[in-house]
Amino acid sequence: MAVNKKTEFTELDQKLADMSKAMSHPARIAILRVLAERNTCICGEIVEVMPLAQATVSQHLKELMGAGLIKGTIDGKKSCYCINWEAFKEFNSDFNTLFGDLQTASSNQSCC
Amino acid sequence: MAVNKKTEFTELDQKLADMSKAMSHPARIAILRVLAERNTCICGEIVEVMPLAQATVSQHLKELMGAGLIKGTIDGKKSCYCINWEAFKEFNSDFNTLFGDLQTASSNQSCC
DNA sequence: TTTTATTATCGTATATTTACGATATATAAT
DNA sequence: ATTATATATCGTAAATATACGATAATAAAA
Repeated sequence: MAVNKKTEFTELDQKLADMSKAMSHPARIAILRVLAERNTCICGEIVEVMPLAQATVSQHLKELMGAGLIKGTIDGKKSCYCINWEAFKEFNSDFNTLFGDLQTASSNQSCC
Repeated sequence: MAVNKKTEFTELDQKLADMSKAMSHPARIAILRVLAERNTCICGEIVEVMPLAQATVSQHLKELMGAGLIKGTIDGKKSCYCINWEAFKEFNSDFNTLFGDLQTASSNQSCC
């Protein structure tokens, strides 16, 4: 049991699900807000603002990296993260396409 | 350890995260597509189309219900599900607002 | 070179998710 | 009334996610 069946769905739906998963924790959305607010990329400043331990923030950053939503470079003693706008816009567009698909597929009326 | 810290974030970010979580499995996105495709609400037909057991599909439907993205009524022997368009449009709009917030907060340029 | 500061990773505990078979429940059909 | 069908729920196993302290790794500062 508990075998992974995710690969049995379309590439697009897997991609949408992966992006959604990256956004499925409020800490990660908050991190994106912090990254967007400051044009200069910070890192340790995120930890200060978050109600989470440094290790946990690092783990969330890693997930956002894995999904491609942020980029990072190690810059001396500090490391620098920022939003990957290309990936982000693609995500936004894929999502709006999904909404569009769903709405045009149906008559946009609920039957129950 | 592993205490739930999700409530320490803003209501909006929690809401966005919850909606994202509902969309974070390709099976659930596929279910939404099926529901949108057929104007008449089905249920067992979903199971036929999915590479998952009936119990698992039922579980995914419950999650979509919990997030408010779909509505359901028990209609005799069968039960009837359909997309909750009001909630869905709100989700779409909240998401686009987030994208907008992030983009206007920054100069929309990555520094790394 | 030693110390200090920043961040990543490891180990670990706990919580949650995913998946299914078995079973309960409830209606329709016979 | 009995049988068949549809769906939800229970129990459970395995996988993932969340969270943190401790520690490693790395570079700047002293």
